[in-house]
Amino acid sequence: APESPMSSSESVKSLTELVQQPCPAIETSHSALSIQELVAMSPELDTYGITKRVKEVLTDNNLGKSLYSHFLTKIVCQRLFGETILGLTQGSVSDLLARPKPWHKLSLKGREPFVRMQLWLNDPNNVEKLMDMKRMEKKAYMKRRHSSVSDSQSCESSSAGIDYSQGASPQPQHQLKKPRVVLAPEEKEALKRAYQQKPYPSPKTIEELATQLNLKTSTVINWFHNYRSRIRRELFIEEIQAGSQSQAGSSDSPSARSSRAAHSSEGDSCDGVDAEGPPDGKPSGPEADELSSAAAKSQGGPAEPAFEAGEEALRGARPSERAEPEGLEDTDDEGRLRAPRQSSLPAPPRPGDAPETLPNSATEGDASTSAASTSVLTGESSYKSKESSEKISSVPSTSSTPAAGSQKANSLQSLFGFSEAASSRNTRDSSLRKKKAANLNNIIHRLEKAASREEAVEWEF
DNA sequence: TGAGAGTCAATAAT
DNA sequence: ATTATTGACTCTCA
Repeated sequence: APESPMSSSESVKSLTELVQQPCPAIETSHSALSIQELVAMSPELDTYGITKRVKEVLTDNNLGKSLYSHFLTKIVCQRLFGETILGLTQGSVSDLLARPKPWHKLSLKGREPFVRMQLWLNDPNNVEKLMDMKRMEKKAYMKRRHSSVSDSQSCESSSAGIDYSQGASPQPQHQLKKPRVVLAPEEKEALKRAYQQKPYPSPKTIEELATQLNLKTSTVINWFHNYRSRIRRELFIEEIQAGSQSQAGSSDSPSARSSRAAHSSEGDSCDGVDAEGPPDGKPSGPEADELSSAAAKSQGGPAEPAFEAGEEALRGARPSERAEPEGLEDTDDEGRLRAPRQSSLPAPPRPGDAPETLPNSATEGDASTSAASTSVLTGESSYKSKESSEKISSVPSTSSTPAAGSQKANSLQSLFGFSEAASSRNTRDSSLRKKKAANLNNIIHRLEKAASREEAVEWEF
């Protein structure tokens, strides 16, 4: 059943498209392509799919749920991955993996991490490399700890009273270390309300909000910036998921719209959001208008939109003030926040876990991986074979000398060329299957050997 | 100036 | 111990 014959044609298609990619800058100089170059000529990547696969590999390592999953579990943490592979901090990586933006919405810069991820996924030794890093880190850590322990022995007693023990750096940090603002829930609520009223508040409104909430103006400004862009992203992922879902051809495809990500728990509603038109200016779109006007209307005194917005937002936030819903209108506003969520959601479209339907390269991973391990253990770059079947060669050929080009070709292929593998795979080859299985056993055997020989470090059972 | 995109980094939450 | 969240920064761009 889990066969998808069409996928092969899919990938073939993408392959051909790929091939036709014009290849901009390929100059004959030595070094490999900079990522930027790669990014520049990268075909469209499935960011969502990429993050999904990365997460898989990072956690339980999908190398076939079977056999060696025993000892290959929880290979690496995203921190390490992020820092070494992507050059990003843990938080950024977490965010990126959880809420990837669609390729076409990404800037060149923003695409970079995804290209890196794709490259990494295509790297046969990816996991091993990471584990190596981890090992090294651990070693370093141990060392450090050792030395510090011995130190602390002597310091132990001296550290009574007040100690400036680590006079090294963090002494003069009285208050220069700004204590990071944390907005109270009520404050967030208020800001969200304000946002619903007016996603792009005027300086005046911002000023007002700041004053009334007793926040710095810059905080309010930042909050709006952040909220807007985060809301936008939320929409993206919804879009993606809706897309992948509807693709299955369920009956209610047309709706798609309603699925509010909404973790009902919080007031985190991004409700007003719909009134968004990022690419095309005109924030004053119909919907935005509708929102604000509606609010205004309900209030009665629609004179000053800005002022209004602030006022209203606050009113909600002030626990003490809770004047309350005499006005049905008011209720309406409130209701908008939580009512719909509950009632209209028979089928909870959880944003988190995606019903998967990733078009290409589902199986691809395991194929390449097995090949990979082989090469690793054998010491030969076996994945050449994969490469040799290159039909894509036309891409790199563009103008470069063969030698210089080959490097680039490599990276290009690793980036773009995952389709051949796919196509060959789908050919229901039971024989191939068996071969693979045999190979796997072999690999496992060797891995175990290798593992026992080495410090048993990384194999967390 | 101000918007959006990417990130960082402190700190919350698991 | 990791991962998730989020206010603030840094860059571009217009």
